[in-house]
Amino acid sequence: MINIHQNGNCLECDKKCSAFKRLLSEELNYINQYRFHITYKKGEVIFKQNTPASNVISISRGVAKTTFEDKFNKNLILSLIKGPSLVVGPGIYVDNIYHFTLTALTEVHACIIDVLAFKKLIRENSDFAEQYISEMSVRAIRNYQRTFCLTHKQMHGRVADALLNLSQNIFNAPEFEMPLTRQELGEYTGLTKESVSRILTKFRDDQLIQMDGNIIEILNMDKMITISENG
DNA sequence: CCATTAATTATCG
DNA sequence: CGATAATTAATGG
Repeated sequence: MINIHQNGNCLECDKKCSAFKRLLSEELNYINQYRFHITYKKGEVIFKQNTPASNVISISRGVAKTTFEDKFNKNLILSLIKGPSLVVGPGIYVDNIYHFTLTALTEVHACIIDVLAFKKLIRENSDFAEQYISEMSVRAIRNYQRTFCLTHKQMHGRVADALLNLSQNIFNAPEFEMPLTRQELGEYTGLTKESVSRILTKFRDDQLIQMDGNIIEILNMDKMITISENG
């Protein structure tokens, strides 16, 4: 974690997440005083579960994951995030602790923003607050789908969901470079890495996907969606 | 249906 | 080259 910039300011920033677009010029100048821009390398932890939640993170570029970890080695990837996106730990309004770990999957450009400055803007600008609530709501709805996926679907459906989410919500393309290892795909789908591996080669043999090294292309989107829906 | 185990192969640093 | 990741196959809850 090196490479601290002070170049530019929030007013001119064109990588703002949508909530910040609701801020007035003077509010942007205010928040500008309480932020650090930083570049994380692939694999670096941005913040860690069970540590004090003193900041919110505005990711301008890159892909990250949120993981819920127990004391041993059972990890669950809660969500994948693509910038621009504002990552706010729910703990800031509960117990001031981060309840998940945020990790860069690619190079991530982000601003670390003081949580007190963020809360002040929430109180003072209802437009900003509403946009933030709206973003939280989108995540809540996605969480319903994910909970359903992990509790009611079986292997093929879960892997299909993972691929569809990457394709539709993260990369907006049928072809993309897989940012997750097989282990991580397992942690995302609640399967073992061996099962993930086996399903992926079956998908390839069935002409559903093409795999070229780390590049994955969904060849038959309709069938993939059917598999997702049928569990 | 799917995890576990184990053995083998590929890839990374 | 040694370590780590991915694949494949066999077994059993």
